[in-house]
Amino acid sequence: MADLDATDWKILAVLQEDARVGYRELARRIGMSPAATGARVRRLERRGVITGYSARVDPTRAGYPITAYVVVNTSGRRQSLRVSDLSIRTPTVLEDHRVTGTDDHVLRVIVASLPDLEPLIDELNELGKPATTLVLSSPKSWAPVPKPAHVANS
Amino acid sequence: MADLDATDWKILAVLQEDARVGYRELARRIGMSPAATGARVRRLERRGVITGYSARVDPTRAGYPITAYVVVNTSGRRQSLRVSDLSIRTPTVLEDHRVTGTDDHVLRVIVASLPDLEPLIDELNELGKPATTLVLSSPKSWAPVPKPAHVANS
DNA sequence: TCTGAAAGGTGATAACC
DNA sequence: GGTTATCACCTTTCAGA
Repeated sequence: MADLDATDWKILAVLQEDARVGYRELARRIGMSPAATGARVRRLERRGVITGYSARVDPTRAGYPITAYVVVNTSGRRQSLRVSDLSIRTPTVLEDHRVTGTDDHVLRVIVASLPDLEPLIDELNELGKPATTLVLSSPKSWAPVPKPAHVANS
Repeated sequence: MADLDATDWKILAVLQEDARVGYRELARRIGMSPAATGARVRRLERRGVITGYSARVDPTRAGYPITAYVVVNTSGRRQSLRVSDLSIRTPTVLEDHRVTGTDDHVLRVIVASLPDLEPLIDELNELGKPATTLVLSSPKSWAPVPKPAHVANS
């Protein structure tokens, strides 16, 4: 919610693809001076548009060949909050979203093997009705947040 | 699948939290020399454990306040492949996973407003039965791939 | 808000353990 | 694989527009 201009989106495009580029190179790619570029980046960080920088890790190559989505159907606010707590406490739960519909939580989980899912399912079973879906492959596993069409191209 | 040691996991922990740290600082945090640290990082990249570096962008602050999961129930390989193609072609579809169960695709989509979802749903309707779930909030929106328990702590 | 130049910090490499 | 030393280059800052 930030009124980003075309230059901001160029910076976001580059930094989402390669967060380790130097300011000199980043500045060259967006057609501005390094100093002004640095100031823009700091502004994007301060406004909370950029929340951090991460190495993208391939879970499979890091020893977690299995990704699963676990949806949970809880009955009431109390259990829902406990699902959130459990998600936050469990390192292999990489995401937890509260959603509309019959199920109220969607968890993305990575594990080294299927048996490793059991303890989590057992815990979730005490808070609601969990249902597990395994990821077979990911035609698109990641993409940058794109520039909206209504922002000029400059 | 790479047989990562405790030092590799320290590097992954730091780079997943802050991909822009310099080698000097990274080396200091893991207790090794900058040169050896750089060599480790390059090895992790070459082996495909680290697939890249990204700025983490908050979709809401970037103008996409709505995140949705769209599951698609297609009938057959042909349509499934066309869903993959559509996902890859559509910038606001950030992820597409083929999954087990009744539905065979799970898409994560961001949009500026609900009407912006319509064109995608329309296209998916020609390939299968889409069902949309909206994200209300994300108790855990991101987490690093964690060091497995069986790797020594060093 | 951007540019340009000075000063201190950083990344890649080589020689050696 | 690891370290230390080196040098060229890059990031940051600040004055000026």
